[in-house]
Amino acid sequence: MKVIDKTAVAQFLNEYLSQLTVQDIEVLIEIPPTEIDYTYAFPCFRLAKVEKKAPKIIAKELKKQIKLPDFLEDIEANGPYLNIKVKAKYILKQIFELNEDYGRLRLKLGVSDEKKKRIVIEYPSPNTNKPLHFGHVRNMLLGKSLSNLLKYMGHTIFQVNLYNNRGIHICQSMLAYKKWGNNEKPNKKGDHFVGDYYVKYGEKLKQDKELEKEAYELLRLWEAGDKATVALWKKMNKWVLDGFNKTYEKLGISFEKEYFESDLYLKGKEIILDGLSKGIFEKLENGAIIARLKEKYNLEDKILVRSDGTSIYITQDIYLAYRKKADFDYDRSIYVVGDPQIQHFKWLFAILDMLGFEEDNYHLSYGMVSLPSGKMKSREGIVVDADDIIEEVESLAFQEVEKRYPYISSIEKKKRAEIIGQAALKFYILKYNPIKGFVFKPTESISFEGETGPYIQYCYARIASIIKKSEFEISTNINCDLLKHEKEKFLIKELTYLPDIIDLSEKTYNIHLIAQYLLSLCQLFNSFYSSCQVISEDKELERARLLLIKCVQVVIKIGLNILGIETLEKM
RNA sequence: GGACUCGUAGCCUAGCCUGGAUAGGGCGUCGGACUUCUAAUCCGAAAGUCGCAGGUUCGAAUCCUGCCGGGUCCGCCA
Repeated sequence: MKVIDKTAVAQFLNEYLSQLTVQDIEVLIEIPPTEIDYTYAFPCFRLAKVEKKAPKIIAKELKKQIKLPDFLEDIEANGPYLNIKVKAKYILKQIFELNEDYGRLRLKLGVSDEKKKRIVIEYPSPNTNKPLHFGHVRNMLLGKSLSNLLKYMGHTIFQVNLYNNRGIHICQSMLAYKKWGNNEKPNKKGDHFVGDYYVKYGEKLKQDKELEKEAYELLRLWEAGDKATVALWKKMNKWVLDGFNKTYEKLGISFEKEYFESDLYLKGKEIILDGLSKGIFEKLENGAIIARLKEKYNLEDKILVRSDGTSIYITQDIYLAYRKKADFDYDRSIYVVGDPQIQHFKWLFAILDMLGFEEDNYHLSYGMVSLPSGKMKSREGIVVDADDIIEEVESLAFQEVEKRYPYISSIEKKKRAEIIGQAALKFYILKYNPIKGFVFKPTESISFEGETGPYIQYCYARIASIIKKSEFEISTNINCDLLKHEKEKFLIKELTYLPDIIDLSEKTYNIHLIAQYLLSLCQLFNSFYSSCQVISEDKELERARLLLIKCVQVVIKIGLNILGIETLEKM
């Protein structure tokens, strides 16, 4: 099967534009505005400079010169643009036959020369003293969908999690439980139970500043390996992790490996000392070890070991980088961590570089989630809780399902509500550019109408319903010329772009491109739906339209799969 | 003081990497469309100095510089 995509078009044009490389052409190729019934456009401005001719003339000459290959239907010179139309038959056939592989057709058809990588993705790396909140949800959905995308594109993915399970904040929850917990077992999800004591600590601290000292004393005991303290720490950590695991399961997340700060926080010092002995780092007069980063990296200098000989947080991340390399022999290591830690990762990568650890590290940062009232504050309990929001959105979805289908079984209602609710939540988060901050407005944020997950699912279900109703088997043996309605042409055109979108998304880690693409596609589908009847007296037309909508369905499925959203046959 | 980032209709947002055809959507507002494949839908209308000012360019929301405004970071905390 011949691959038909932007690259194929660029390769074809290259036969006539030998002064440019295929890659140059591919970068130049753009998508014409909606109302122009051509698949791709090649703007001739750049060429005009070299050729010293008007772009219009160049377009015209190209049009004259080019002999249409089998996969192209037409080309036109439209002002300074050379517009190119791919044959619908090829697009639809390609989608129908490749099915779920359509988004990775180059990989599937073995024409990609790109080397596939082993990639470690670390997320969401929570603290183990409180439940996950909306910020973690953003993190988890980004990490998960990026993993899905990279896996889809043939990379080997290792998802890992680093638990920040020690330190003063952990001891604060422990202290509050010790004082006011009456040794009780959790009467709710473990992470929530422990989180309540973290909030309690915050409350009590306002009246009694001595608590701070007591928490530090507990930390000292923990570090000294005091039996009772360590036992309490283990017990409470387990509660929290049990709670987290339920949330992960709910969101479909699992990890190849979980790292614990308690196992790592003392490590890394050897690496630093080794670096010191090699003259990579410097020892200050007071004994602290420092990395000089100003000149080479334009960063502030960073202390790596304190004057008292103890390690800094960053040393464990240095150690962990080596550890991950040993564990997974990765080609690339991605950290999904919020933008407040940009500086931390600049330091980390610079220091690793100094050490000669020349690996491909990448910090995928994203904007923080805040509330209309400002930042979320875990210690004051001012947060949007992850479990709560999941439950709320599913319960809202349940009401919507019930409103429409009061007669179906409650098990079926619940199943649909779960899938639809999660789609609403996931899509709501993933449709935005991750770089931007996110203000969560509880009352108006989660919707099922407009640019939402359910909107996409709805298209899928509508298509399923038509396919079920039609008496025909779907086949590529149709007359594509019958698909000449404006809405059909728009739809076919949009279907062409999925592989390009996925490539770009893979290259830039911009998952939202996929969500945005699905919205465009579904808007076109719904518009088509309202003006074109599929089931028809005209059987040839019905068969043609059936293939078209099947292809839309295939593409929706690919996109939603990457976003971690399920589809429904009925909704 | 230094570094990063965002600024697009009342609100939210895509497009910015790689400059190119009339700046796309959604929410909300107003007006229409369900005896026809699912109205979680569709069609139409009003709503924009793309923060401001320069520059580069045949061409700037997009690139560069400066400024203004929001957010973040700059610890021998994690």
